[in-house]
Amino acid sequence: MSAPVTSPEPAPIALPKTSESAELLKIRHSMSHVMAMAVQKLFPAARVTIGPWTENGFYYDFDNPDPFTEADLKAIKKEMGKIIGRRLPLERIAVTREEAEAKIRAQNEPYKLEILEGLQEPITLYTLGDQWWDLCAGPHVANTSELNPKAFELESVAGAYWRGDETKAQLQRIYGTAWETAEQLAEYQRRKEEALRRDHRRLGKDLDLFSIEDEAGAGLVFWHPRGARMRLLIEDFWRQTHFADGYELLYTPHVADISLWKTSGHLDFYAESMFGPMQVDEREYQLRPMNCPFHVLTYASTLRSYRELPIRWAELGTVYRYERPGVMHGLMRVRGFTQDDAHVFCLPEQIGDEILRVLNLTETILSTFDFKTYEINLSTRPEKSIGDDAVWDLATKGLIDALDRKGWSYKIDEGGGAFYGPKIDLKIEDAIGRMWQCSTIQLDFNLPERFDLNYVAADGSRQRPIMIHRAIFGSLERFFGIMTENYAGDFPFWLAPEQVRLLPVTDEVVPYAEDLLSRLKAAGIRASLDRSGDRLGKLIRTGEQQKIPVLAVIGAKEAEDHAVSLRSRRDGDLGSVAINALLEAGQEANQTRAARLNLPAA
RNA sequence: GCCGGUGUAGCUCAGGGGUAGAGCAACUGAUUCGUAAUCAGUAGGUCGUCGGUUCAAAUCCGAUCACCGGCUCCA
Repeated sequence: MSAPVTSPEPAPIALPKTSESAELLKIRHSMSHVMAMAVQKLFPAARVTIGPWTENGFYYDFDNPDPFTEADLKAIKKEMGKIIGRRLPLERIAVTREEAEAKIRAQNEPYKLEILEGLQEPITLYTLGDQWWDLCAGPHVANTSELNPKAFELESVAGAYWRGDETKAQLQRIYGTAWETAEQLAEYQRRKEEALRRDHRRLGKDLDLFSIEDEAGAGLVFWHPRGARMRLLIEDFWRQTHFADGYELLYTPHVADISLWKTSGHLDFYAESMFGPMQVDEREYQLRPMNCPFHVLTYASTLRSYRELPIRWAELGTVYRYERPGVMHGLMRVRGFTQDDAHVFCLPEQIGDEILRVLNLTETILSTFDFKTYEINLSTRPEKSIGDDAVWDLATKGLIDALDRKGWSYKIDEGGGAFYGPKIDLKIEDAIGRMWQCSTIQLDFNLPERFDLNYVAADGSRQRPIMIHRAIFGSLERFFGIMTENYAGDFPFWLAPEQVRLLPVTDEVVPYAEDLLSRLKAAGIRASLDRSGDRLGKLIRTGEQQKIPVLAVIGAKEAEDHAVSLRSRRDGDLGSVAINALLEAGQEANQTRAARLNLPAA
C-alpha cells in the first residue's frame, strides 16, 4: 500500500459574520453608504431610505422611478470603485433635530424625514467626503481607503417594501457583499456555489427523487420511486422509534365537515391559509390544514380515565394549506405536505416528564440523519392569551424543567408563545452551517377547552387534560429537502435508494452478476445491475454521478472467486470482497442504519 | 400577492419575423473492454399556454400559468 501523495492542506479561509467582526461591520456599513452615494450620482432621482449590514454583506433600499437592471449594477459597482479610490473621509457629526430636519428638507429626502421622526437625540449623521451624507448611527470606517475595492460585489436587485410593510411603497433593494480581502470574497463565492451544488431542487431532478408537475399545480409533490423508497425508509424508522417510545399511531381523514374547523377556531383565524371548502351532498367539507382536531375527536370518542394518561398518538398526517403564489420553494414550502404530528394528552403533573421524552425522541431521530447541533428557543406567554396564570406557570415550568434535565441550553423568547400555550422550537444546523427550524413542541390550552375534552379524575370529577402538540421532522417534504442538502445528495448507505450497483466488465460475467443481484435483493439490499454494455470506466463514471454508495465491479476474476471488487463512494477502493461478506455487511448496515459498509479486514 | 428576471429536445444551452440547432442523455449496431466519458448511426420539439398584429410569429404585442432571486408570509 502506498501513502497517498498530498499537497499541504491550504489554510482554511475564515469567513466571519458581521455579528462576529467589528471591523467587517464597519466595512459593510460603510460600503452601503458608498453604494448609496454611487446610486444617487448615477440616478439623481433615487431617494435613499435605509442601508444596513447583513451577515455577509449589506443592502440599501432606494425609491427610484425605474427598477435597476443588471447593467445598472455594473455601472454602480464601477462608480463605487471610483468613490473608494478617492480616499474620502467618513465623519460622524452630532446635530440637533432641527439641523437634521433642515438638511434633509434641503435634499428632499422624504424617507429620511420619516426616519428622523422616530429617532431619539442625540442624532448623528455620517458624511462621505463633502458631497454626500446620511442620517446614521454608525459605526463606519474613517476613510474609504480602508475599503478594499477588490473585495466587494453587488449581488442582486430585489423588490422590498418600505418598512417591510406590503401596503407601503415598493422600493428597490440592492444587495452586496463585502470583505476585508479578495481571498475572502472568493471563498464566499465558492461557498455560495457549494450551496447551489447542494440545492435539493437540483439534486431531486438529477437523482430522480421527486418532481413538481406544472399540470398538477404548484406546491404539490410527486415522489418518484427513488425518493419514495427513501421516504419509506424514513417513515419506517420513524414508526419504529415511536412504537418503542410508547406512542400509538392513528390514521384520520384528509377532509372533514367544515363544522370541525368552526369548533376548532381555525375558520376564524386560519381561513386564509386554507383551501376553499367543497360542497358534497348537503354538507360542506374542508380539506385539512392541520391534524389536531382529528386527534382531539379521537380522544373525545369515549370517556377517558386519568389511569389512561398520558395518551401519545402520532400520525404521518397529510395536510393542505393555501400558500400564496410566489412563495412556493421546492420541497421547503409546498401546498400539500405530511407532518409527523403527534399529540400527547396528559395530566398537569406529567408535563415535565412528557416533554423530556419528546426531547429525547427528537434527539434520537434527528441524530440518525446526522443533525447533531441544535439551537433551542423557549417561548413564553404573550400579552394576549387564554388560560389562567396557574396553568401557564405550571406548563412553562414543565418545559424549563425538561430542558434542564435534558441538559440543553436554550434562549427564552419572552412573550413569544402562541395565545394558547408556551412552546419549544428546535433548529438544526446543516453541513454548511445553515440553521433550519423543524421540530416544535407546543402546549395547547385552547383545543381541549373548545372541544370540551376531559377525563375522570381519581375523585370521580371531570378534569381537563393538558394537550401537547409536537412534530420532529415538521414536514416530511421539508425535512427531506433539508436532509438532501445536508448530505449534498450523498446519502448514507442505509438511506440510499440504490445501495449497490453491479458493474460487469464483460458480457460473459452477466449471468454471474444476475445471480448475485437476486441474492442481494433477497438479503434486503437495494441493488441493481448496469446492463448498458458500456466500458467499465463509463459504468463507474455513471455510478459516481448518480451517487451510488457502493459500486461492485465484476470481471472474470471475481466470477471465478465468488467475489466482487468494491468501490465505495465515501472510502474509495475496498478491494476484493467475498460475496457472503458483502451480503452480511449490507444487511448489518441496513439494520444499524449505518453510513457505510463495515467489511471484515481482508 | 408585490418587484425584477426566465420559460426552445429528458438535461445544459444557442438562435431571434421567412423549412427548428448543438453537446450530453436515450435508442440501434459494432466493439468484450478492469476503476470517472469506445466508435458509428437513429430518433426526439405544435419554442410554457391562450389570444392579438402580420402575407408569414418560436421571434413583436397582450393576457395567463409555472419557475428563479428577493419582499411579505411560513412546516
